Amino acid sequence: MSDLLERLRGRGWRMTAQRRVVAEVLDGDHVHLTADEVHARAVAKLPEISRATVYNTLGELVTLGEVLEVSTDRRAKRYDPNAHRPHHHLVCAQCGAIRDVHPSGNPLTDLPDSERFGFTVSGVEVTYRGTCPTCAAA
Amino acid sequence: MSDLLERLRGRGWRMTAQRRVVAEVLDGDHVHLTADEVHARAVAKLPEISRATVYNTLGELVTLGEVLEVSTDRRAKRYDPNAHRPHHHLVCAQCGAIRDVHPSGNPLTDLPDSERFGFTVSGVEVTYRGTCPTCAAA
DNA sequence: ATCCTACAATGGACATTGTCTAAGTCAAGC
DNA sequence: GCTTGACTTAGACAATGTCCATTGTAGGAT
Repeated sequence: MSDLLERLRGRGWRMTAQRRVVAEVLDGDHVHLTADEVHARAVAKLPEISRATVYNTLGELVTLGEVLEVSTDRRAKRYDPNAHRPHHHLVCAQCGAIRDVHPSGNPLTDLPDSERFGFTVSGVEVTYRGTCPTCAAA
Repeated sequence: MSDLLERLRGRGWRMTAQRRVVAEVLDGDHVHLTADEVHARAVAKLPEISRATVYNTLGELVTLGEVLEVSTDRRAKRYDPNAHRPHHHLVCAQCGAIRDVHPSGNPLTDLPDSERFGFTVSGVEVTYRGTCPTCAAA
């Protein structure tokens, strides 16, 4: 993720302690934090960071294409730093655990013209739902 | 949708004016109303219906499997009465218009075992994103 | 190194969406 | 036509997210 900071700086992003902390919190694989979780972890590193700043920064990272918004449940949006490797999500219906998955095939090609209603289709999100091993054992 | 009312009555659902109105509002194809929109249309037919009742009734219809919850944007949940014909959604990124679509192929079979992480996968939601003809023309 | 200034952060009010509760109301069976 | 338990209501509350006026500061200019 450290290259993220470099990329952003190269795009003229003004670097602040708050932004750095938010970017650090988002580092990793299978990371899907809500804005509030990001805020909580950011506060641990930088106690005076405000909620608004976390929301603003997350929004900017999404706009810049460095982070994806995911809403697997219908509560808070989650933020996925793995934006450069297209993937979909597998969600446990019971505990909410999320894994990144890479299906074979391309769902875009599965949508015939007759089902496009004149739309220009540019993307697709796929969410698989099921039960994770831990919840299945319990 | 009138058979819906019959089905529900057969399941021991107590029939009230409020529930009837909510069911009527949800009738149709390509209907994807938010709870508030349902409430607004219900009020037009039955002015004293309360917000809580609309939420309760929608929740019950979802539990009974007669209506699906859809969250295509990250704002309010939408309610799709077309629960008995499996389908996915195509959403305009600009105006939010939603169409029901029926892709060929089954995305479930596109998820290899190696990408299931031990989960028991039971379902999948697909959301196509693009631009509708109206917005493309503007 | 210091100053300037535009951009960023802050905190708190506000908005939206959804849930809960206590009290009143009514559908359906007797 | 009663009774009863399920349904409805209004409004308080909760969770998530947005906005705005003020204060602070990163980074270029001097």
